[in-house]
Amino acid sequence: MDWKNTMTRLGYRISEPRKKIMEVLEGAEVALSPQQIHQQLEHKGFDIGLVSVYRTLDLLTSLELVTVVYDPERNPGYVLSSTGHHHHIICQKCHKAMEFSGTDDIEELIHRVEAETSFQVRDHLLQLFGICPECLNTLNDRGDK
Amino acid sequence: MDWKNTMTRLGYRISEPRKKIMEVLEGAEVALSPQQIHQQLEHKGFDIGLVSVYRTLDLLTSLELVTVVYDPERNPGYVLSSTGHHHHIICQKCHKAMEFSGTDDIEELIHRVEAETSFQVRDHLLQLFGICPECLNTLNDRGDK
DNA sequence: TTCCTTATTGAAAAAGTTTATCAATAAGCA
DNA sequence: TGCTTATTGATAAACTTTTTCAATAAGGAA
Repeated sequence: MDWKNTMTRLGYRISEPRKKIMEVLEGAEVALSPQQIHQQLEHKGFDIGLVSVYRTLDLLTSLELVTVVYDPERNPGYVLSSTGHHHHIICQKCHKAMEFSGTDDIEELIHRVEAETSFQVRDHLLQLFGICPECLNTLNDRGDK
Repeated sequence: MDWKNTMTRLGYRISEPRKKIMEVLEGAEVALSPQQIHQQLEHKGFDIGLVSVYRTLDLLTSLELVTVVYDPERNPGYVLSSTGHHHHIICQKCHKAMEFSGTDDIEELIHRVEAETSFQVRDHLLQLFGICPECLNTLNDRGDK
């Protein structure tokens, strides 16, 4: 419900397409590509242009309401960003994306790298990849590695 | 010189296009997109198909001889990966990419996240963004922020 | 509520990126 | 030097993203 306040406060309108797209993102635990979002909207009977999906995602990303997730085997995906930290762990099997906290841990690393490289660090991208608990279970059941 | 050994050992051939592409990567301190690499080759008078650039980069990446770098404002870029760690810090001004060491630091974080999320972590993507020393200088000279 | 302004959308097209196919070429071993 | 086959280049297709602009609708003002 909060994204509406944010957008209104900044002078953006709460349009029907934007609402629908946010609903999809809110219902997803996987990072979705623009195409995937568009398809889900179609299935639900909402005829929203793919172009609007792109535009809306760009806007939401710039407002930090959603976060881009990079999955080497897929197209860039978009997930809702909850407040504060913006790190995700992504399942390599089912591609589920889950947030984890951990800004503190990186501070130390950042300071060290700043000392080492003389860069002034302003942002960072941290993602973990692995197998989620559910997929671990199905793997074990089947005896796969 | 070492990438040749690696490729030969694995049964890949050292072709002219591959040599030229590696030369470009070795001479770059910025992460380059396939298109940029292709253009540099053209300027140098080497008529290598863009398709081959894609194929070669895919191969080099799979062999971990080069690393993909994500820059939110650009297309994915490719940089030579030196041995061991594969993390980069990227200048938001000139887009220079520099490696930094730091696999150890993340171990702790990974263990914590594994405990928190029950994921089995298998890989990670860590990149820092900031301003490189050279760009910091020019910024200071100009009095920009 | 109704009207008005203008941000937002949709459609169509263009631009750009990546992948697939296959005959021609050349790398590297015998 | 010749042979085998991985690799390349050209072409085309598939796919993704951006641009443009008239039509629509969000939301403040009356």
